[in-house]
Amino acid sequence: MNQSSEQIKSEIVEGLSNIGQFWGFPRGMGASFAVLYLSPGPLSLDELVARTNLTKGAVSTNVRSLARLGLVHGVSRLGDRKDYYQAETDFYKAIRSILKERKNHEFDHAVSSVTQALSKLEADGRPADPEQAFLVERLRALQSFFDALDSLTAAVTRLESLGLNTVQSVLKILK
Amino acid sequence: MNQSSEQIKSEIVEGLSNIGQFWGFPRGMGASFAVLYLSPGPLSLDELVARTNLTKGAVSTNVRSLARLGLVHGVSRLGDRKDYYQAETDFYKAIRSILKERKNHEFDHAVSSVTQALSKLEADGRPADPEQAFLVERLRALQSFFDALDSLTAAVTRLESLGLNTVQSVLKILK
DNA sequence: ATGTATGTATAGTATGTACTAAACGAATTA
DNA sequence: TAATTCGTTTAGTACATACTATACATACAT
Repeated sequence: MNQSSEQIKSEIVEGLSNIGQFWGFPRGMGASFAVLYLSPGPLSLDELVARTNLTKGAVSTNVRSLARLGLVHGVSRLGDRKDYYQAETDFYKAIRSILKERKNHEFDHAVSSVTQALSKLEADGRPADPEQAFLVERLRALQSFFDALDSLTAAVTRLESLGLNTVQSVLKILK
Repeated sequence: MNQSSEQIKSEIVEGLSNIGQFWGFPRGMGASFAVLYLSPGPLSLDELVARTNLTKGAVSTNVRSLARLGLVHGVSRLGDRKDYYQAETDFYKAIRSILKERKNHEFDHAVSSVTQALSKLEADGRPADPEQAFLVERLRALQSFFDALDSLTAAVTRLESLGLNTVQSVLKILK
């Protein structure tokens, strides 16, 4: 592998790290994924350590996070104690699993707090207080927005194949 | 405004702050937006300070960031030096402007670095090196993924109305 | 012009977090 | 059992950043 290829690789690694960081993932996680993605075969933890310039501990946690997100998969070789990892190459699949993983945190909590607030406010019939009526109105709008987002992500994660076809037909709708 | 309404409001404020933080925005930014969103009329900076328990400087910068993103709008009242702010209530519009704002950063940089890398690699005809051929293949896949994302966000931001209708027709495609 | 009200910019602080270094555990081999 | 290899865990560190406190700038008022 000549030098310019190595240069190119590190540029890509850096770029993906930045994107990852931008979307709230640790830099090292992006770097680990990028290295795996640009590698023809699975890599061991030590190989990742060598190519990312991170310590073993860092790579270990990063790679496990990636696996939890479905962005990398562990492969085991018979007669070899080492764990090997390879990148998921289907980005749409990866996006789906990230969505699935991310949805169940702050978002759901906020959704339920809005729902609870609404049912509490609507419990005492028609509110005489106009400001309270306003609050109900805003909360309803918030709720329907959350609902839309929810069914959107649900639909996406439910799809078994989110390939170019689906993406392109969506694009057609969006003119 | 009775006590339970105030309680409800602060819960929502906290919830939206958390969501905001989760997506990479400062907590105070989420809080400022939430306070504005739950207020019937525009609020001055000092009113925001009072209701967010932040300092004037923090609210000032947060609110300006929100305005830059299109999530709040400043309104000026004649004969009043104060600046007033109100929340954008069309969330889809807000998402569009966030997308538009966010796109032009790390993402575009990574895209162009991939493009440059590819043209550099493809410059010298068919590569004899099989590993280099593999690299080209992976970079091409990356590029087409970026392209899809790019046209998707472009389509979304180009839409003047991203209402329930559009969302629902998209949902229909996604079965 | 002097003082007051309002928003912004700057310096310092605090907090969260991703990383390093090193100890630990578990599994394999000698 | 001891030694080695591999992955994980933990304590500490470095760094980014969002905030506070305060000084500053500008516009209006008296």
